[in-house]
Formats: sequence, structure tokens, C-alpha cells
Amino acid sequence: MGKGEQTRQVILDEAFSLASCIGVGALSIGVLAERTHMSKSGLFAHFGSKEELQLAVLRESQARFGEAVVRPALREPRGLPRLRAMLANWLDWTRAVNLPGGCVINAAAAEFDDQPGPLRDEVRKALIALRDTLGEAVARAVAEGHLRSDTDIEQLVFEITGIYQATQQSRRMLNDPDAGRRASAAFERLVRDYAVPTEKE
Amino acid sequence: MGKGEQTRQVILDEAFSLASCIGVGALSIGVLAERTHMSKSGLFAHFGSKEELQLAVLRESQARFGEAVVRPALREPRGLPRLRAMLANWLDWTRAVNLPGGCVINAAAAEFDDQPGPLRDEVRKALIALRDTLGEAVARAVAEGHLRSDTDIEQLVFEITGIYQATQQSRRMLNDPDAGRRASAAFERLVRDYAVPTEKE
DNA sequence: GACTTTAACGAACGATCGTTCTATAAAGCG
DNA sequence: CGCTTTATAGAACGATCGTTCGTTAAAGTC
Repeated sequence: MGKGEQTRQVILDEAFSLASCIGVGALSIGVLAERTHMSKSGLFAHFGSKEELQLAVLRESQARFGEAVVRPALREPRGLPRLRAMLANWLDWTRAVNLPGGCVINAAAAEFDDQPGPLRDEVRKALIALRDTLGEAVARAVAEGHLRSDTDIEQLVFEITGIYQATQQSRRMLNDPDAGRRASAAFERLVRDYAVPTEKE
Repeated sequence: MGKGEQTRQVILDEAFSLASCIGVGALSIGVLAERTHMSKSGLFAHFGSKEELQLAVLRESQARFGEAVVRPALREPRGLPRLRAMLANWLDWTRAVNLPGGCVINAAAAEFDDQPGPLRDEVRKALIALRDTLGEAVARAVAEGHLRSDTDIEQLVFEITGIYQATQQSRRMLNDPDAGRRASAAFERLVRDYAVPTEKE
């Protein structure tokens, strides 16, 4: 890795955790330059524009999400165990990746949902990719016979994303120590409702 | 209402819908002055600081939420019907109140969850008030015999907030036309699980 | 209608914003 | 080593930021 790539990564690291706290939209080149002990222009040259830097942060976030949430879950047996692992990783990934503020993309989703442009498009792409991944895991759980064959996959994914967001808000804004437990309870209720009916009763 | 209060309300109206699109944090006095055809200093004088303006927007949002979501629901019979009405109003209130972007407070919750200060405190207050209101409605549903007596009220509230957020994200970012239907399905599943068991079977 | 209070303006402040340009230092390569 | 490419710094740009001040016009009061 050349010198350029190297410092670019240093910048991105800092931008990533800063964006986690103040939001991608509030990132500023001046502040970022100060934090990385660089000149504004030197830092700027690595991206060419502020928007490109913001896009890089969003892409970085997706990459780390894949590493911290999806990939480890693939080691679990396919079907429900894997889905469960994915959700568990997801709920805690901001801790694992040392993100001081919440998930960058999730915050960006609320920030840019009414501002058309490349940033919104990138966030949208990330959300869709996540839903696809979750949907795939659910489909596997159906195929493995862990969930009913008439399971509405998108409905399940919809509800899981709801659980995630409720958990984050409870934790981050309301300091609710029970958030994790509530998330589990919600998910187990979900699984119970969609589980294949037992032969008894 | 004196002249002062009057223009203050005009400013607040504009700030409210602008904040809905770009976020409370991105509000700018210059832009707001332009939109209301006022001078920066003239507008500024009504609030004394930008933060005070932002707080006023958050309070305005709470007031409108009460008018559009909570109050109409109080006309429904207490218990499950009222809770159902509340959720229905909630899911659509940004349309009813003519909010171009999503709910101001919900967006602010994601924006300020890591930035201590009066703004975060105000958002927190609003979220807690909402959860209290929802909790009260659920408790009534239990008292009326619509839901099981051992219902975990906070758990139910938790899950309802999840449904709301999933719905907003699906609608606003993913343009999912089925979001409303999915929200209903999730809520009905919730109610079914917590309903008093029928005497049969 | 005279007087007091309040609302609004216009100009200016220092700070920061993203960006551009030119120059210098470092890195990569033969 | 010498040479080319790349990375970084520094200064400056116009724009916008939130805020302050002094002044004028309007609203409210008796």
C-alpha cells in the first residue's frame, strides 16, 4: 500500500468515527484536518470534494459492517442459527467496531431521506443490500424447515429492522439498560409466530 | 396575539418544515431569513440564539404531534381501539401536518444521540413523553380486558416504536408502497400475541 | 395624538466553510 | 544516484456562518 492509500485510510478512520458522532452531513474538512494533523488542502487532495469524502465514509461503513456483522455470522449453520447470529452481531456492531456514536448509515438514512443526490443514493444502496442479506438468511431458514414455508420473508425482514432501530434508540437516547433484552424478546416472539407448527396440538 | 408572537410563529412554521427536510442541526438563520423575507438580525432577535430557535422547533414539533396524533385518538373508546387509532395517526402524521420531510424529532433523535446538550435533552424528553403516552394506552387496553393481564407494557411500547421506525425508513428511503400494510401486519401480530386467550382451545 | 415600547433593518464582526493555486518536500523507480 | 511522480503544505478566495450594534419604523398604551 503506497503512502497515498495509507494516509487516505487514516483520514477515513477518523472521518468514520467522527461521522458516527456528528453525522455524515456535519463532517467538515477543517475539523478533520485538525484531527489528523494535516493541512486542509493536503487532506482535501485525497478526495477532490467534500461529497466524495462523505461517500467514502459511507462505503467504509458498509465494508466494516460486512466484516463485523455478516461475515462472522456465516460461520454459523445456515438457517435460524445464522439469522440469530446476524441479528446479535448487528445489535452490537457499533461497540465491536468502536463506533462512539451509532451506526453511520442508519443516522444518514434519517438525515438524507429528503435530500436527493449521491449521498442519499449510497445510503439507499446500503439499506437495500442489508435487507437483501437478511432476506437471504430468512429464506434459508425457511428452506431448512426452521420457519414456516408460507413465511412472508419481506415482512419478517421489515420487522427485524424495526427491532434494530427500536433497540438503538432505546439504548442511545433513553439509556435503557433492558434494550438488548427487549430486542431478544421481540425477535423470539417473531420466530415463535413463524416457526413450523409442532405436530402436537 | 401581538405582532411579535405573530411573526415568531411564521418563522417557526418555516423552520419547522425546513428542519423536517434538512434536520434541526442544519437549520441556518440566513436561509430562514431569506425564506421568511426578513433580515437575519430581525429574525435572530426573536430567539436570541440559534440553539434557542432549534429548541423552539423541537417544542413546536411536540405540540403539533399532540394535536395530530394523540388528541384525535382520545375520541376513540379507550383500550385497543384508541391504541390502534394512535398508531394509525402516528404513521401518517407527517402527511397530515404537511411535513415534507419526516418527523423532526425522530430525525433529531438519530442526529443528537451522541451530542450532549439542551437539544439532546429536549429530544429525549419528547421521546419519553411519547413512550409514556403509548404506555398509558396499552395499560388501558389491559385494564379493559383487550390484552392479557400479564402483558409487558414496556415491551409492547418498545415494539410499537420499532414498527414506526421501520415504516418510516421503508417509506422514505426505500419507497416501499407496502410499508403501511407491513406496519399493520406487524401490529396485528403483536396484538394477537398479547390478546386474552379465547375460552375455546 | 403624544409617548413608550417593541419589532425590524442594515452594516459589520470574526470565524469557519469548501475549494483553488502554487510551491516544496517526500516517495517511488530506473 | 538522478529523475519523475505523488503527497503535503501554505496562502488566499468568496461564501456563509452566528452574533452584535446602532438606528429607524411600527405597534401598543394612555
